[in-house]
Amino acid sequence: MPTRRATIHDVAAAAGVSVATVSKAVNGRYGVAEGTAQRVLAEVERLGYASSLVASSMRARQTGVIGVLVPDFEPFTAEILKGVSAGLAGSPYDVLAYAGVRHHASAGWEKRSLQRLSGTLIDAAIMVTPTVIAPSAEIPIVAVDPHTGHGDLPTVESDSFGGAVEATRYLVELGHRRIGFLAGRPDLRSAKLREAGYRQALTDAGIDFDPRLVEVGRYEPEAAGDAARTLLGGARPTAVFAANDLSALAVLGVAAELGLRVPEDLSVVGFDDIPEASRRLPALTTVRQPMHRLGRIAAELAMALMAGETPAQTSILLPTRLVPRATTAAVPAA
Amino acid sequence: MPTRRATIHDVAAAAGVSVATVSKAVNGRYGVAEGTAQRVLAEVERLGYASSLVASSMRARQTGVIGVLVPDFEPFTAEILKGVSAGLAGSPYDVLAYAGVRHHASAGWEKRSLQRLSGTLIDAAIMVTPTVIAPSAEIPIVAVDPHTGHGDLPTVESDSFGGAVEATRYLVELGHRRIGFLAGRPDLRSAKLREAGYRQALTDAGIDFDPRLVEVGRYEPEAAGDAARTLLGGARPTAVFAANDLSALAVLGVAAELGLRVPEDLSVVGFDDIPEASRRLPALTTVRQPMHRLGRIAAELAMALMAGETPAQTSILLPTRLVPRATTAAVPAA
DNA sequence: CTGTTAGCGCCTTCAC
DNA sequence: GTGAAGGCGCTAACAG
Repeated sequence: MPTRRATIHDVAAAAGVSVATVSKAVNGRYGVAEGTAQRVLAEVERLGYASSLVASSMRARQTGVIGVLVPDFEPFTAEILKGVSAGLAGSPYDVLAYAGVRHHASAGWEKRSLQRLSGTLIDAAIMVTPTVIAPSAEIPIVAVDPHTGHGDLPTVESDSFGGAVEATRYLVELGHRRIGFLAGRPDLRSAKLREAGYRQALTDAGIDFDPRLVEVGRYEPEAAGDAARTLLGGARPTAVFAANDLSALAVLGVAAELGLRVPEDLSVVGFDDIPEASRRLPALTTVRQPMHRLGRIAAELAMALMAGETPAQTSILLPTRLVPRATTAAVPAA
Repeated sequence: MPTRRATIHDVAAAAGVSVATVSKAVNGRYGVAEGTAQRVLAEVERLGYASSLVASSMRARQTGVIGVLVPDFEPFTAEILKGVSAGLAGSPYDVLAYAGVRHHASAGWEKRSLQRLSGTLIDAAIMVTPTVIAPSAEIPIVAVDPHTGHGDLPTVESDSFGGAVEATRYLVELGHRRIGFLAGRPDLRSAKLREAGYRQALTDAGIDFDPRLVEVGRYEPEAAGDAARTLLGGARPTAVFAANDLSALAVLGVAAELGLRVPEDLSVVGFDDIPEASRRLPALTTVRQPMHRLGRIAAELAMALMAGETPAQTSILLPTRLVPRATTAAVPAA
């Protein structure tokens, strides 16, 4: 029992032919005698040979692998990944997801990751929440929920502005007037749009914007917790709209610390609808972002691009939907 | 603006040195003059160069990348992936997840995937729900929830037997006597253990095992639906324990088709606690498998193995826990 | 300290 | 129909 993995040489030696012949037989190229091919394939089976993705990608133009580049595997990206996988079902493509954890703190992780894999390991790339993008002409690239204005890149994202308007309006309809906002990272597109939607809904309702009701949580659990403490510390709002679910969960944590009952004393709305939002008790009211569809459509877009098509729609905006659950209620009687 | 990605040659030419020097400078090897290194690094920055993972992995022994091989990206594997990512946080390892979608129907997908990546693209592999395993001596391998008896492979899995006993006993305590079982794939270890747990709990309760109350759903939504139809068609049970959540969701779908109310007419319990289980209404009562921890511990085990340690514990069994939700109730008065 | 040499495993010409 | 040779981008030895 060989402990080393079989290479094309092993197969060639076992079948008594040259490596070139093995390569042709395996890839079904023209110019190999029927009998020879049979013999080679039998050895391939026996030795458990499969061409090294690494080696073949250095020579071959195509690998049949689509890359999904993410900053990290967390709830949001995991949902996208499931969608991509579903979109590729039945296609001849494998999926390779790469999280450049080592550098994802530094800006430009996506450029590094892309550069590392792009040497033809993958035939196309789907980048999730990229911040800066150098459109490489090498392979098709699709951006999902880009953090900056999507340059010329085909993009799939959901309606942050509309979702934020809907969430805020819902709180207004519940009678809330003092509605806090826990903002995301000021440099991110989605964060800015959600804040804009919040302000728009306030304006629509004739409520003056109060800067003291806005704190920045940067989409990070810890920073969000600090921001929430500030927000809930003084003359606190009766409701908080958080720019994403992770931040909303932080708000709930702080509320518990402070002995505030949710939703009796405080209503909370998030954004994304990550699995953790519905799993906890009370379940989080949030704006559902169709993460699964985001991934699926990105996969379809990538396949179209690879096929050389030029889709009319290369900038796709998917609708969001408010999912009322248990963390929101009418404003307590004053 | 160069449209082609920069290679080490481009950097070398730009900096006026040889490719070897660039390689050394980039990798911080000993033996490069300070000034030269500075100049090279400046060019690296300017050209946006990053070494090709593909090319370097062909020469170098280590890549700093841990591979997670999954049959597909679905709820279970996505949770594992999040756990692995968490376990690797702060470590110097990147994560590469690979779904051999093209062949995951065929047995031995894991062998193929491993063979393809193992040419040193990854320093260690975590295989999720592998069926057959050829222990390669090349890199450390950890199995998560293996489908067959774990050979000599380091393994992390959860207590299928105990969880099944607990789930069934819970139904018994609710007064159910006619408890159906929707089985998984007969060839899989976890499936067998769950069935064994079901039967054990029946025996403990002094309830005779009735083969007519058992159908095989193979863990596939469609097959599970058919099995559920059979199960609920004739003299139906008052409760069904499904071998995993996907199957349980199929049971709920069929129950709805048949106009059965859950939990009033029928109680349903699943296994896994995938996000979809708690997201739906009524929320599914299920046995929670600590998927996140499964992944995290697998990552830690892999790192220990890579460090050359030989962990005392290489076969780890994590406890499961029943999560009562809204799909179970006391047996309806007859 | 720096450049040259020799492959890693595979696929693609191009002779034979 | 088959094999030998070259090279993808990179790094580890060894020379200079």
